[in-house]
Order: sequence, then C-alpha cells, then structure tokens
Amino acid sequence: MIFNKSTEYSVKILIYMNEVKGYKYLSAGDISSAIKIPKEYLSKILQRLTHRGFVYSKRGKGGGFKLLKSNNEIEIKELINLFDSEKFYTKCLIGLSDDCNQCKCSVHNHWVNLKNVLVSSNLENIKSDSFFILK
Amino acid sequence: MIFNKSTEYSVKILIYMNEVKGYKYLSAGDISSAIKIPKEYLSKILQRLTHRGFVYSKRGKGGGFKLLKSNNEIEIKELINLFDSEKFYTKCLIGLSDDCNQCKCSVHNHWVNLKNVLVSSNLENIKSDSFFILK
DNA sequence: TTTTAATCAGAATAAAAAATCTGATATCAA
DNA sequence: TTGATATCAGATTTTTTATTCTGATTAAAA
Repeated sequence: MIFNKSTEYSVKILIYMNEVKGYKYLSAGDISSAIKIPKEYLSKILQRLTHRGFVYSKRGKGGGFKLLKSNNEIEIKELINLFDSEKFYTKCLIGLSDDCNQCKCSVHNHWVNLKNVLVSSNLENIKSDSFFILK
Repeated sequence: MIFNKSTEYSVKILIYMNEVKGYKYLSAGDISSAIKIPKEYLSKILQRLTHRGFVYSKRGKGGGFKLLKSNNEIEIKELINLFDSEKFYTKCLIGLSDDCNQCKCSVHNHWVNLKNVLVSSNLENIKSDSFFILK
C-alpha cells in the first residue's frame, strides 16, 4: 500500500525470522514457503539484508540465513532507506505536491502523525500479532 | 503515494477546474498545460469524469469540459472508487495483510483515523491551498 | 462546404516494478 | 573427490502501470 514490495517483504521476512526460534540457518526456500514470497525475489532481499548487516548468510549445504538483530533493533526507517525511495519522507500522501510540508489540507496532520509513528517504529512495535500477519 | 496516478490526477484536475472562474469550456489542452499532466492521459481521465457525471463535455470547435459539481459535492471516496482499487479500504497500510481490520500494530489506529478522514472528505476539504498544490 | 479544433474510443507503446533465470562459487557429507 | 544443496551477482523476462497514438465523430466558423 504505502511501501513497495521489497520493503513490504523485508518486514515480513524479518518478523518471521525473529519468530522462528532454535534454528541454525533458514534457507531462502524455507522462508519462502513459510510466508509465501517468491523464492528468487526473497533471495535478493535477503542478500541486501545481509550486506546491510541485519542477517548473516552461510553458503553451501546446510547453509542459509541467520538473524543478527532482534526486532527491536531494526527500525522501519532503515528498511525504507534500504528498499524504498527517499521521496517517502517528503511526498504528499495524496500526491498533490512533492513537498508535503507546505500542504495544509485536512489530511495533512494525520499523515504527518502517522509518518512520525512509522519512522520511529522498530519491528517489535509493528509485529503485534505476527502469526496472523504472516498467514 | 497512496493513490494511483489516475486518482491523483483526477483530484488535481477537478480542483483546478473549480478554481478557474468564468470560463465556458476548458479544453484538455488548456488544463494539461496549466497543471502539467500529459494531455492524452488527462483526456482519458476527463472522459471517465464525464461518464460519471462530474463534468459535461462538448465536442467540436470551441468545445471542451465544464464542471457540473463544485468541490464540496465531490467526495474523495467517489474518485477512489472510480480510478483506484477496492482494496484501498481493507488493505493494511504496511502491506502485511489483506485485511487490515485485524491488525493491532502501533500504526494501525493512525491509519484507520487517516482513512476515515480521507473517505469522508470532499475536494473542498482537501484543496486548502490549491494554487500552491497545482504549481 | 471546407477548414479547424475539439472530444471519443480503443489500440499500441513505453516505462517501471516485480519476478525469474542462469551460471558461478561455496560448503558439507558420503 | 564427487554429489547435493546452499548463496551470490547479474541478466533477463513478465506483469503492471502509465503514456501516447490513431482514426472516427462532432461542431463552429471562415
């Protein structure tokens, strides 16, 4: 809705990985079939999460991915920066302007509030009922 | 941001048409050059706005489009229904779920509030400072 | 009656986003 | 050392969204 697919998927992936306890490594295939995201696409996202330091990857048989940070150490803002556009922070919700700060319409304040919440949230704040979410 | 281009453009078009006083008919070209939307695309949108009864169209030389309703008679909801997807009303903001109503995350309440404001707004509520917006 | 300027409808194209494929490399275990 | 199973990197393809084109019709004015 408000993010592109990559950002959206990254949230799901990280919440899922945080949820599954006691694993050594989860392969892209494991995660893919659990949360229904195309395996190849998911692999790409995991690669970037690896480079960014959120997960560790191990190649070869028995390999896969391992979370390096817990939900409360991963901010939504970081995922937006990684996968989405910088415009996210300035663009008007409705799309009337490229610089929303000067908008004064009735939805503006609501949008600013929501954005502030979102930007200062970590995954722990977001997940709430993740078993439902990930179905 | 939250709407597709067609919905976004339709808001701009209607606000602009409401703003320009004392015209008989505005052609697609007039509007296009005023608010910087590709003429052909804009024409398509005007056609649908015509079918929907928001504007009247007149063919031939000297023709163009004429607003039939004022800003406060046009609800954002109607434009969403006309140009955007039904999913708008149920989809989770972050995209975690197709049915946001069961989400309980920290942004949920903010999102529901914003959506309520948006859905019950008309163009008069939105426009505020439209000369800025339309630049 | 011919020229000009407009909408209309649908087709075609282009651009952007999402998804998939391919070949290489790494690792473990038989 | 070979086979199976992973990631990795980049290229390619598909799908969706946005834009443009084309030919037809309409209407006013020269």
